[in-house]
Amino acid sequence: MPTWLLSRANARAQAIRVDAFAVAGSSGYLSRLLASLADEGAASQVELSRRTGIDPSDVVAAVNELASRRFVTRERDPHDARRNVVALTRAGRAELARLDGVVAEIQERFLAPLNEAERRQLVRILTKLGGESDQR
Amino acid sequence: MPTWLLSRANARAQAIRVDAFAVAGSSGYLSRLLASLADEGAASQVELSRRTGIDPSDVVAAVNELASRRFVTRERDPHDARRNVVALTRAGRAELARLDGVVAEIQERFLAPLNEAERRQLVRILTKLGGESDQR
DNA sequence: CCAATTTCAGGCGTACTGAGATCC
DNA sequence: CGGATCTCAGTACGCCTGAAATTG
Repeated sequence: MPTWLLSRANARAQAIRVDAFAVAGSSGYLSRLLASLADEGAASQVELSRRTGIDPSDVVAAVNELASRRFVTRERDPHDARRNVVALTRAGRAELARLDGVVAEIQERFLAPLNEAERRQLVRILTKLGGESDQR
Repeated sequence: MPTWLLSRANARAQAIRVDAFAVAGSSGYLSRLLASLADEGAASQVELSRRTGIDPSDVVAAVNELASRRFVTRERDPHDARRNVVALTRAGRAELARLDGVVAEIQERFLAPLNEAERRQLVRILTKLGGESDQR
């Protein structure tokens, strides 16, 4: 199986994603971070990196963006001054709710060619394939 | 299904691919172009773009690279001076044979977590998903 | 005139590396 | 001291846009 099959599918996904997020004034990184904060609570940046698979150095820029839009707060961890504690604001929660619709639309557009059984298979297989996420 | 599952799997594939191709002194674009030339013969750049799904403007740089290494020749099409005819050289054929091993290794490393049935499912599903390839 | 092809300059998103500063 | 965390600068790849030049 040619690996570029994956690239192609991913390219299509990215085209749809970038397009939809651009209209919504957001991005995949921002959406993933907001979702993680909502689902699993406030966390340090390294923890967010572990949860989302986003590289720690990229978390910096994304949190900058989120903080400048008041979607999250970033404060020194009183228990460990090396860490920042990133937490959702109310506006962040609202933004996430808004993005949920965008994400659903993206997925529907992307998965349109597949029936239910195929979608389940895809999720199962991709989970196996993306598994490790062993960052540096 | 979260679309970033695809991103993650693709990221892992790309990591493996970039690594293996770096060792071999090549890249995905170069390999795909060489394979297309071997499988379907010499062609114009626009035709190569159509075959491989690589953007025409990126084909330019990739063919530059291939030509500078003497893996392909690039000549004016006598029947249509707008077109370049890109053709494999003997060295290009040898390079492709060398890269075949690299590609096989990449695929094996990437697909390692999957059994045979899953690999077939994946190919089928990705083919459906990557389908269109409707460039600009 | 319009259309097709090649070429260039540049941008975006995702992902990573290497290094420095700070703190435990 | 070693180790963890954050930050920044820079690299790379894949994909794309816009525009110019040439030719049909």
